Amino acid sequence: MTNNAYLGQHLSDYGIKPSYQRIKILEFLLNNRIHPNVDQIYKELVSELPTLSKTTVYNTLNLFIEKGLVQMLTIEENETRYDIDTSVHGHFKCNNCEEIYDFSVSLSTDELKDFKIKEKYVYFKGVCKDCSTK
Amino acid sequence: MTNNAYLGQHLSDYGIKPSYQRIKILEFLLNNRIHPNVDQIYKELVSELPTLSKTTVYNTLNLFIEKGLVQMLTIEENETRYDIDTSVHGHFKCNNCEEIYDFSVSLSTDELKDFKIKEKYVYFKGVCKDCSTK
DNA sequence: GTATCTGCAAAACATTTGCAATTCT
DNA sequence: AGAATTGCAAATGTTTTGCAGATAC
Repeated sequence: MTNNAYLGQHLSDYGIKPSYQRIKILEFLLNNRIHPNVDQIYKELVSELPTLSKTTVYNTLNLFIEKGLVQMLTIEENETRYDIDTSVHGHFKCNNCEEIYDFSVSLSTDELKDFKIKEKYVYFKGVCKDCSTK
Repeated sequence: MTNNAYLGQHLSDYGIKPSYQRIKILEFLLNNRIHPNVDQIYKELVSELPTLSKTTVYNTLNLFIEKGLVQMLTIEENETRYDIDTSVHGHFKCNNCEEIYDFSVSLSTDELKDFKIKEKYVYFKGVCKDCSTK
């Protein structure tokens, strides 16, 4: 299903030249909807691509963002997370288990009439259902 | 109006022992609603408090956050901004002039029923009214 | 063969930490 | 004096940059 030909085509559709590293990073993002940080992506892929460097992961993610393939989440102060789902939706971060949950959100604002809104981010923090009931 | 006695009382109300540096930082935040970063606060105050260090600015802001006197904004990837207004409201960042505007927001979510939501952040990015019409 | 991509090492920043000096009561 | 606060210098951690070697078309 997520074979290399399909993934390569997906990259091309966004104006990104497919490379082995880029395909593997895209594949990871599609198969692991965990809003990963760079370290998680790197650690997971380096066993399969032993020569992979973090620089390449950074380069690739910055390219993906620039081309609109992923969105950058700044829900944490100290590190960036990445989301392959570029639709407008909320992110809830559990301060206990650190997990990030997606949720749909409807926003209304009449104040920004003459502003050109290009990106919308909604971040909630607290304690998730699992952690509250334990 | 924002005299030292008043500011000191304000800090005490939040369980923070007033010191000269803390009062000056609070005063700056109250008089400059610009969602400043650490550098802006430091640079503005160092002329008045020549021995001030950035460490103290960091220490003070972390204390203010811990005590609920200010909220931390992660609207930018590379630096933290601080808001003396702790009410839930949206922040719009103009990608052109870099200014951050406040706006009120109404959020509806039925998905997070059993989640304990403690903090809510709404960040929009784009081009502000001033920059669009120029 | 020329462009692009990759990855190492170093640099660049923002933020935190250890600790000694200072300040406050 | 004793406890808290300040501030310097060094450490930490994330992300970027310079550049040389590898890869692709």
